[in-house]
Amino acid sequence: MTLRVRFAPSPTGNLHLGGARTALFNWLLARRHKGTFILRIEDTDELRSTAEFEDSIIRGMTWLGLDWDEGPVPSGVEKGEYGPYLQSRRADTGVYTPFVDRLLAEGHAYYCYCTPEELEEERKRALLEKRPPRYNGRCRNLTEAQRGEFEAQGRKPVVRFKMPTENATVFTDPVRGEIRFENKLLYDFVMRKESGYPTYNFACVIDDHLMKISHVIRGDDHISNTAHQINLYNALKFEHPVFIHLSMIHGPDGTKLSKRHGHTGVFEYEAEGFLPEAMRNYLALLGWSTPDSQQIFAPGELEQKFDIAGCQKNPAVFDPVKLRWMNGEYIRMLSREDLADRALPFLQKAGIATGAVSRETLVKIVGIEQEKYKVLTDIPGLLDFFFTKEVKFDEASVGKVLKNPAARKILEGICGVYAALPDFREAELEAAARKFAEANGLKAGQVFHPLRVSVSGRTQGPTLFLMLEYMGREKVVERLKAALPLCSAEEGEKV
RNA sequence: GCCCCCUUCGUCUAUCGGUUAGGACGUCGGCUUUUCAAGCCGAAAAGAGGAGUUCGAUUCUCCUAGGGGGCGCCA
Repeated sequence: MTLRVRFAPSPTGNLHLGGARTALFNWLLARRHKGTFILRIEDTDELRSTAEFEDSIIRGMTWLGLDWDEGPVPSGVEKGEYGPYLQSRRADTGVYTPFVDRLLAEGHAYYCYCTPEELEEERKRALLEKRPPRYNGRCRNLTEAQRGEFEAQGRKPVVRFKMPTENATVFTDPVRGEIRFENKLLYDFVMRKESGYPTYNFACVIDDHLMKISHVIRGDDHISNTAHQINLYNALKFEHPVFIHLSMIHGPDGTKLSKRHGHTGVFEYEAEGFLPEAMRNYLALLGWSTPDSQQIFAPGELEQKFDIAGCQKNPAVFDPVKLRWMNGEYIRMLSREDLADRALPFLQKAGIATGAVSRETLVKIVGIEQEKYKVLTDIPGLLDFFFTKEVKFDEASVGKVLKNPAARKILEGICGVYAALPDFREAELEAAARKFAEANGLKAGQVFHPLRVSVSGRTQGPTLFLMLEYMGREKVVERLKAALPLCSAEEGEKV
């Protein structure tokens, strides 16, 4: 038997972290076992589903690199032999009808004429009386006459599944072990809405069966649905897949991750400059680990090492600080060329005129601060002075370094040295600066610091002489001259 | 209210009856250093509580507490 798994989001929102993690675990398991990963869109919520969200989910998964073997593709044409992969389209083409009819005919389902208002009222009353607020089965045994009466009133029924009232529904979740629900505590759920559309619990079962899904990996908010669904499988005489429930991802406050905690979709992480491979690595470690707690995985390694046995049953708190650390690790592993390519859109978005330099130079400049980036959006702010016409001076840096009494003479001197330096390269630049310092009885740092502030506007930045080399003689000399007016008027005793 | 799930450093986690309870992020200290990072070295930091079972429990069982989820013509 080949392993077939699916990710089945409903397009009622963007792809969020929890969904992405569920998709990732499904994908990982499929890749690990050379199985099939299916994307199925569960858009049976006619009110809230939108094509935009469907698109957003597809884009999010594509960005994360979670490719699917069957399902909708951006071009609009599906791939796979078990389609359609949109439940609305499946409903429209009558996929679910024979199963509803069969269940009705075999006495496993019945028509219910209760209106939403009546049900809501009943729910409220139950809650008030501290009873379980679930459907009480009042339409279970309607007579023909009663049905006729409702029909005559023009009421349109839903179809409910008749749950067994005795015994228990028991299943084994590979990560949690045996889970048991007393059947009398479950209720007759709606299979088909008044509109004729299937509900989640129904469509999900039919589709998982028809698509030959072998393992259902989903959030543990579905555990009670699983109990309902297993009874449906039993009534239909279908074998049910293995159910694996992942714990939720929580925010720092311990509740389910949501908009309240900041980001609503993975696209925001993309926009912030996280790398998809870092995202995958981090998400994989939220609820899964290897026996040696490995943190960073080489390309392809996650797909080799992932296994259900390593999955955790307790919820995990999402830690943006660790994510940033991990992203930094991945950025450091990038080749300079790759890094420059990924940085480019972020530089452009920040309004930096990258066109002014060649790609070769861009690669060098972006690479000079590679170990400092945590996210790609850090890059523009750390490199802007390479590209601007004039230096934007940080006041504190000017005050601390350029206002030093000796600064003016030092800058004038080093400017002269650099203007005449034959090779404007890192090693030569440093040697010349050290020689200049020594000749004037200065400590190296006394020369280096004003130099740095003059050309970059601040005290912190890339390694000094490589920065000068990449900037080029013309710009450096020009900037040293331009910095002179900022220096204090008084002269130092020396120089 | 009822049902289900969960409980090891602040956080992610290892351990599958016997360990100085290990690793990672973060924090703190040191080294390195032209700045900031990065890197390296080191430190502090954990088995929710209570009963059992056992020669021995973080590990198995039960109870309590705490947290989460579900109880929709939402998924």
